[in-house]
Amino acid sequence: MTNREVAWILNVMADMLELKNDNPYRVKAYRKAARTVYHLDEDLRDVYLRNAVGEIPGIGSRMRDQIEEMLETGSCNLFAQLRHEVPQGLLDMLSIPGLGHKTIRNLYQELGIDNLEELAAAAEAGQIRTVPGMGAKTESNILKGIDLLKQSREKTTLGLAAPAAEDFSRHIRRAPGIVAISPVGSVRRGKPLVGDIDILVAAEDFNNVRAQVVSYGQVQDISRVGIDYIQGLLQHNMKFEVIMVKPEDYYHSLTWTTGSKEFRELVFRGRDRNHLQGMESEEEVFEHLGLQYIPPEMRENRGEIEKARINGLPVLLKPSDIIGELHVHTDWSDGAHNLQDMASMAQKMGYCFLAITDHSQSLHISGGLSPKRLRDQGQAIDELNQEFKEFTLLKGSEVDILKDGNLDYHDDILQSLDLVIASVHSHFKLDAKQQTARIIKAIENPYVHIIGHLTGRLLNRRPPYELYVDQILAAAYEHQKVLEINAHPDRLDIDEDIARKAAQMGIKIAINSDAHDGKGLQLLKYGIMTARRAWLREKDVINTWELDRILDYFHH
DNA sequence: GCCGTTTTCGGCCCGACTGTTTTCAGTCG
Repeated sequence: MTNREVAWILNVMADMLELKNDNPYRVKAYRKAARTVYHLDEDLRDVYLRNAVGEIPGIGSRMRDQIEEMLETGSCNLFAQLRHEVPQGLLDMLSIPGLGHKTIRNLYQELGIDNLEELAAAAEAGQIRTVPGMGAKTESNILKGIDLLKQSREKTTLGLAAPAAEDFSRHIRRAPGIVAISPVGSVRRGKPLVGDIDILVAAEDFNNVRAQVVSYGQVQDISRVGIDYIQGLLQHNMKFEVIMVKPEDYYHSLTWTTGSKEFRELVFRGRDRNHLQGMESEEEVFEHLGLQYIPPEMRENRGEIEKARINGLPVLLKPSDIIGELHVHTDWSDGAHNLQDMASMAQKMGYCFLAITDHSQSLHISGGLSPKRLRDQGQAIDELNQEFKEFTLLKGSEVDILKDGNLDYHDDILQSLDLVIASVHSHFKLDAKQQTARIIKAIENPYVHIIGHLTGRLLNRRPPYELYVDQILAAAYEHQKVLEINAHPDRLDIDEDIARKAAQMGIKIAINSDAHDGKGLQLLKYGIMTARRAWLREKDVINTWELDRILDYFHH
């Protein structure tokens, strides 16, 4: 059992206990243990072998016994017992925004509703409003929530789909006679939401490939098998298709299957793909198509084909251009790891600098720093910096933009920092005019350097807030403020459209992982893909600049 | 459930919004 799987079970146990109206602090203990296990650097199995599971903070003797039971048997007694007592449908209902454990238990007791279908039917029939404390508004929110849930089941975030595609590819590659393999489709193009995972395989003998695909442990279902393809379902409801071609057909098929559909139809229009057999690379395919090589992230028919005809594509930002990172959290607020850990992880990534930007005081729930703690943290950073060679930790803050557009620290505190990211974490439902004015006020503050996750969207969970983006871009340009591409795969905010527009105006972009633990730094790659989808070049992105130049830009 | 130790019991980040009420419970971040 992996750490993730243990964490998942602990979380489900917390949900089930909560639905049973168990002691809220017991529930909290399970959630905390889940979070700790999830962020743990070491494999739990190794901790277990050292007999040290009970030494993990937040894990006492009872939690330890259950985790050890999971590692030994794949489950635990309490989990099995709760599964028996709490219908799965109640857990499904928890993912509807606005429905918590109390409401769900109430609906279960009053109306006997224990799954989403019954819930939807009851809402449509106007039965929900007969329950005390619930009205027409709740009914319509439930229907909206179920709709959103259905939509989110259609597509998976890139952060889940891309690693799944890579793991699956690694498994298939082990079959004998595989000549080449690659994830293709929207995963390869770096789209934030992925409908299905496509994998292209080149081999002489397709039988081996088929057998290898079917043997993969994550495959839940095989829905169709053709001469040269297999379709089915992976865990987490992810659809997949494995496409098999002969080795001589690999590279033109790579271009074909990477898409997008519109792109490929235009590029291959009037072409016989048989004439493209035997190529040695995708570059060669493009050459034969009479085009400059177009990177996968650009293949959306948004002007790239025309540019490629005249050899006029921009040179896109590459992962290796990135030399530092400007937005991470530590255990001073809601991060899992301490300053040293985050610094050494950044050094391992080859970075020259890392900005520590914990939450500000208003964000109580996330352990926001009081002015004093912020000062103390600054001192700790100064001390650490003494030890580093050719690496610098920056003193920063992700400061809350308050409802009225004021910031959560006084200007003199902000002024003392190397870097200030201003972000919205509350009052998501202001109207567009108020929300825009609020953010523009933050942009106008001379001590703010970057605006974090501008639109606040959470993919598959929450739409962006109402905003007049053009007005904000104009203000950001006027005040020379940097916009963040938040690289967390649940956000990817700002999106490629806003980023492209911003860069065209001359607004600089920071790609930030918003990491809450060491591993989180690696999520930057999704932000880089978004930047490439936005046609950003090295010079548009400040993570590629020398530190002096960045600080100069901030404090000009 | 966990934790600490002047307490092995009694605490355990909390403030704001939403929808339902007419003073508040539930949810969320």
